[in-house]
Amino acid sequence: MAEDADPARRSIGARRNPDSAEAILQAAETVLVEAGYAGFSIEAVARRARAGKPTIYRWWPSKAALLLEVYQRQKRVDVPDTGVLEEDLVGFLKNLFAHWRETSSGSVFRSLIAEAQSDETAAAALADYSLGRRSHTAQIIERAKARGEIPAEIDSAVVADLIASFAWRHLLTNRLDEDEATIGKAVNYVMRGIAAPAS
Amino acid sequence: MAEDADPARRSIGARRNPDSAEAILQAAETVLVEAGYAGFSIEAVARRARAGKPTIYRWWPSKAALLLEVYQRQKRVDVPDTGVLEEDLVGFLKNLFAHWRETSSGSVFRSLIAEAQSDETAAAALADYSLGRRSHTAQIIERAKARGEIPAEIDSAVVADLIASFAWRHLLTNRLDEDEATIGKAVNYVMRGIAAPAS
Amino acid sequence: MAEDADPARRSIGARRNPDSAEAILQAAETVLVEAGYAGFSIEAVARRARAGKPTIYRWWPSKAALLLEVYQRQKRVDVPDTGVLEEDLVGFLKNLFAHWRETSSGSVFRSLIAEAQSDETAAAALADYSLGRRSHTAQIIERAKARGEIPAEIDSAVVADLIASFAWRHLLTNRLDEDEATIGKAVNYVMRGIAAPAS
Amino acid sequence: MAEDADPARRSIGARRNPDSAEAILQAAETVLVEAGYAGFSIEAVARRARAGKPTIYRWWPSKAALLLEVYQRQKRVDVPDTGVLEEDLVGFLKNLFAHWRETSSGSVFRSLIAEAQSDETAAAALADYSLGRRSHTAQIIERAKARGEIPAEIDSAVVADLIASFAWRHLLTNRLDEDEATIGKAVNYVMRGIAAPAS
DNA sequence: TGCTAATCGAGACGGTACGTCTAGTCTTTTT
DNA sequence: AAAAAGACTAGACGTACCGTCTCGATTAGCA
Repeated sequence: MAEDADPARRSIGARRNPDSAEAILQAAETVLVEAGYAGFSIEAVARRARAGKPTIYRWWPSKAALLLEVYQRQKRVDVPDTGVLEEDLVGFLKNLFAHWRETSSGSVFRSLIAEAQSDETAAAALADYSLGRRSHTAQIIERAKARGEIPAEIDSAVVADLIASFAWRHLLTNRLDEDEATIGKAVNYVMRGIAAPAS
Repeated sequence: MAEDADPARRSIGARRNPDSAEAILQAAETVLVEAGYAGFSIEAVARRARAGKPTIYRWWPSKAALLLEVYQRQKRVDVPDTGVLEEDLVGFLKNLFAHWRETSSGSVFRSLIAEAQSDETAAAALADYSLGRRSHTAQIIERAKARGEIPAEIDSAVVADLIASFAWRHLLTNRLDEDEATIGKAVNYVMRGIAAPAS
Repeated sequence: MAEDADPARRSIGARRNPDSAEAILQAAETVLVEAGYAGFSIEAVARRARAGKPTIYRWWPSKAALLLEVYQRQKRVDVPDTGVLEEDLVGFLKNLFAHWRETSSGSVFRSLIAEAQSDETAAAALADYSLGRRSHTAQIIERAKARGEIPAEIDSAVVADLIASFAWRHLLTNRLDEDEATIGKAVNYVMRGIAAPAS
Repeated sequence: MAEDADPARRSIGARRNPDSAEAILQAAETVLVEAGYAGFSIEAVARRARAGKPTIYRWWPSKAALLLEVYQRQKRVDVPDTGVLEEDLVGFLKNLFAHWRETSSGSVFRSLIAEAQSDETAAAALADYSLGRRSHTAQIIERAKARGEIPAEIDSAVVADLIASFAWRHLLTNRLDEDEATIGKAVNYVMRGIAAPAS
């Protein structure tokens, strides 16, 4: 609605031009979707956004920073609150997988993780972000504690870690279309354990 | 024994020179350890191995193939057999983390996963490899089933997935030095479940 | 007196601020001396002068214009009047070389000539300036004509051209420290000719 | 006749491809002629020659080196040998001006001189080249000495310098179309001197 | 005296070029 | 016949300037 026409964005004075920022983020997402992480380069984003490379580098010091902001712009995943922890967790994972599958966020987040393996700042940014998300997921578990559904001694960070790890690995190995039963099993094992009940 | 002498390896005629192959794999590992995945390039490996790039491309069609072979050359991690599943799993994770931490395999495997995010063949190779490893891990669980330690209905693939996911995520986010207690908790939650026992 | 204080020059209303102009010219000269023509950029001058780039572009439409004004601000070189043409010319060249060597004018003029090779306006400005200087130099010769030292038919413009060319080439090839004897010879050849006197 | 078709030059093995070198030199000349020194960039030459930038940088470390080689490929200027020094010098200058005017060498040499004002290596290369040319020009004068046309004490380097300087300045100030009479005068002044003959 | 217009420093903008690095491919030479 | 080695085109990297633009503050001169 804003960056419509040819007249080409100019500077709007000695401050950041939000139209340019928007165009760049939009272009980054488009490039990622169309060409994948392999084809994702600052150069390509600049071309697509009709922006100068220095404009990108001015505001995003690294590929990682750009990826992260693109990812964070995506609508968040709904965290259900059914009153039953097991259903909450299954719902969360189903929503997350669907979100990753159906929007570009899957590609973006995969790229971000990949980038973090070679770029120190990306790793830091990802660690930061993950910490935030984990505590967010942990809240589902804390609610269950408050309801008395699970013992207070349970370390909700570790549980959140198990759940998130399961999601990451499915993302990284192209298994986001795993059937619902598998997700159910995984959550069930975490909830009920796999050991035979003591006789 | 040959690849360090100055007289430079020559062709040994119309067949693969095993010294070259060895030198290349060795160089790949060294480069990865010294410069990380960021500094890992075919160019750098060729330089270090005193080999031509085409020699590398002839035998390993992609960076991923090279990484995979380097990874597979590493000594496998021990899978303990204590007779108690929980101890087996904790031991396995502890061994794996130590192996990743203390040898170059950590870097190598991280790189392989990263590569798989942009390279189709790497993804395929990784999927293949993971499948093999997962069934391997699943055997620990099958043993427990055989012992009657856990019910036969348990889907050992899913359990193996949960365990491996936990390991991957720690590798990918630089948390291989996580304390033992956390590993214990994670395994315990999978074994016993987090839900309060029905009164 | 104003441009060194921190409070930073502001506009002084709807007219050119002489302090800014002065600061810019001063900065241009400093940059040229310190970094040479290679390091001479509008950006660098603006930085050094604590001025905005548009302020420079407003008053000097091109790098050449700025260079020219910087050059013209320099004190002119003395033209001796000894009553003997040969001594005048030698003195003139010696003074010019010394001036170019010991002040920034050498760098400035070199830069101006270089700039004129790619910039049309610079070429025009330089041509204009050269014309003025040449007629100035020609006056030395005209004086000699008036004294009857040389024939009236001598084309003083061509002589001035020969002398100036000699100076330019020494400037452009870093030979300003040429010994006095060489200058003497050059002038002598122009004065007396190199041909053997008809016997 | 060599780099004819589209099939695009490839490597011809582990040694310099003369077709590429030729295409690059050709492209450099074309770019200079079409866009002038202002538009002369390694980037543009690479584009025009369908060559990679590194290929250019591999063989020519600087813009200056490329310019110099382009200049030296041009057919040399004929040095007449009429048996009369004055005619030789006039002929040489006329030929040189025509050569500069009618081929691209004028642009190329101007650019080289300009480049030398900001690039140290260009300056060195130019100095080197000039030295060679000067001694070459000095030979005309030495021949005249041998004929007894001019005294043996004449410093032919200085005379060559005067002549070359005159040529350079005309090149640098776009005065290559100077009429023949002016050239004649200049040479005549150097030959016969401007001073009135001692009565 | 209050409005208008031009000026100032500042810095962002879209671009182009820099010189370096790597990707993969090609060809000659060597064994 | 195939290994080795270096050259090749192609294009991305991150940086420096280019010349233009817009801002907000500032002041002089006209009304």
